[in-house]
Amino acid sequence: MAEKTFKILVVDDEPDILEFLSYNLEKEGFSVETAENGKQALEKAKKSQPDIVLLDVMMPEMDGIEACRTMREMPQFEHTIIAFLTARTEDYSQIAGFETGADDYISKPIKPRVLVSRLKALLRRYEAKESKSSFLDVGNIQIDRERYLIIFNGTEMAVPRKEFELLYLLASKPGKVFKRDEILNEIWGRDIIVGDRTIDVHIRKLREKLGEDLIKTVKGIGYKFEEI
Amino acid sequence: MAEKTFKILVVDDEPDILEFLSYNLEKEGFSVETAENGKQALEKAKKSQPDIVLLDVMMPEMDGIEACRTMREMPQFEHTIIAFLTARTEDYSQIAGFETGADDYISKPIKPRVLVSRLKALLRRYEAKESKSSFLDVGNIQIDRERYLIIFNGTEMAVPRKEFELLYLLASKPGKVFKRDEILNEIWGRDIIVGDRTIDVHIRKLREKLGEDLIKTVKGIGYKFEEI
DNA sequence: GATGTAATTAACGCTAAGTTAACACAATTT
DNA sequence: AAATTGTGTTAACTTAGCGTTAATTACATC
Repeated sequence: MAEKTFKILVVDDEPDILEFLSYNLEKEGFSVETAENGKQALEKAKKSQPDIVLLDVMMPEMDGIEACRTMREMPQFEHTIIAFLTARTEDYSQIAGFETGADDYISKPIKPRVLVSRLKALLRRYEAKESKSSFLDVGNIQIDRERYLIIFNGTEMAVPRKEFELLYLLASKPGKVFKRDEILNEIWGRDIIVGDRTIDVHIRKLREKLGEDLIKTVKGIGYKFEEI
Repeated sequence: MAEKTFKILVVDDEPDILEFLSYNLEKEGFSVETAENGKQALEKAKKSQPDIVLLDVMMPEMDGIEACRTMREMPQFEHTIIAFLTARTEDYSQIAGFETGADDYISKPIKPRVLVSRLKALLRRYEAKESKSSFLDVGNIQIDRERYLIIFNGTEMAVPRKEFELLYLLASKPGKVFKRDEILNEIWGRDIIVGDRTIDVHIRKLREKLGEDLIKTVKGIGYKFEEI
C-alpha cells in the first residue's frame, strides 16, 4: 500500500530556517511549500490545502498566533494540523493560554529527526480521527467525505462544497434542528458574514437534488435533516 | 425574535467607541451598559450582573486585564462571558501570559456584524452549558428541545416557536403558577412589549393541540402546567 | 347586576423563509 | 491569455404562516 504524500506549509520569516526545514522535510518525502508571514501563509494554505502547517510564532505582517486563530475559524482548515515553532526563550504557556487550537508546539533549535517523528505522530493521530467521520450513512443517503460525493438512492452525485458541507452538517445529527447561527458558524466560520438568504439558497439547491422531504424547515429556528 | 434579552457591559475609555458599540449592540436587542475603566466596570457589574462583559485592554484607573482577573476570582462572575477588545498593534502575548480567563479576544477595528455574530456564538456555547436538559419528560408529554418537537401521548408533533417556548417554560416546573409578567419576561424578553391577550392566544393554541387539561388557568395570576 | 378578568374568534400585519435571476469570482479548459 | 464553466453570494420580490391585535363573549366575584 502506497503511502500518501503529505503537504506541509512551512511559515517562517527567516529564509535560512525555511530552507533548512524544506530540505529536511522533502528528504523525508513530504511535499513542502513555504511562506514568509502569516498573511502569505493564509493565501497559500487556501489554495493548496496542506495537511500540516508549521508556524513560527514571531513574524512580521501577521504573527503565527493570529494566523492560527484565523485558520481555525475557517471550516476548510478544521482538520488541518497546525504546529507552532517556538524559540526556546518564548514562554510556551503564553501561546497555550490563547486557546489557539494548535496541535503541537515544537521548540527551536529544531532537530530534523525530532521534527519528523513528531509530525508523523501527529499524522497518525489525525488519520485515526478522520477515518471515523469520513463516511455518513443515514437512511437512503450516504455521504462520502473523502471523495466529496453523496450517494442518493444508490446513485452517486457530486455536489458543490458548500452544499456538501451543509448537508453533511445536517445529516451528522439527523433530527436535530440546527439554528441559522449555528449553521453559519459551522460552515462559514464565525467571522465570515453572509446574508441571511444565503443559507436558504443552498438549502434550495440541496432540495432540488434530493427532493423536498429530506430537509425540513423549522420556522424561526433553522433546519433539520429528517431520516426517512 | 428575542428569546431572552442579554445584558452587556461595555468598557472602554473612549466615549466614541462606547457610543458606537452601544448603538450597534442595542440595535441587535442587547441591553447595554457602559463603563469607562476597570474600576467602574466592576462596580456596575456587581450591581447589574451582566451576561457579557466587553473589556478594552488599555484603560486608565484599572486596565482590562486586571479587571478580568478580579472578576474571575469572584464567584458571582464565574459564568459571565468576558471578551477583550484588543488593538491589532497590541502584543497578544501580553494578554495571553496573564491567563486572565477571558472567553474571547476581539480585535479592533471592530465590525459590528462580526462582533454580534461572535457574541451570539459565545452565548450559544454558554447556554448549552447552562441549560442542563434539552429534554423534558413530564407525564404524558415529552419536550425535545434539540429536535424542536413535542411528543404527546406517543405521537410527535411540531408546534410553532412561541408556543413551544411557552409550553417548555410551563412544563419546566410542573405545578408552579407562572405569572403573566414572568411569562412575558421569559419568552418575549425584558423590553419587548406585547398585549396581555397574546399569552392567552398562545395558551389557547396549545390547548387545542394538547387538550384542555394540561394547562390550567389561575385567574388573576397566570397559568400552570398540570402533570397528569 | 356590576365590574373586572379571562376565553374565544377572526382578521390582519409583519417577519422569516422561499424563489429566482443575476452577479462576482475561481477553477477549468481551450 | 481568453473563454468557459462552476460555485457561492447577493438582491429583489413573493409567499406563508406566525404572532399579534382587537372585538366580542363568557365567567367570576363582589
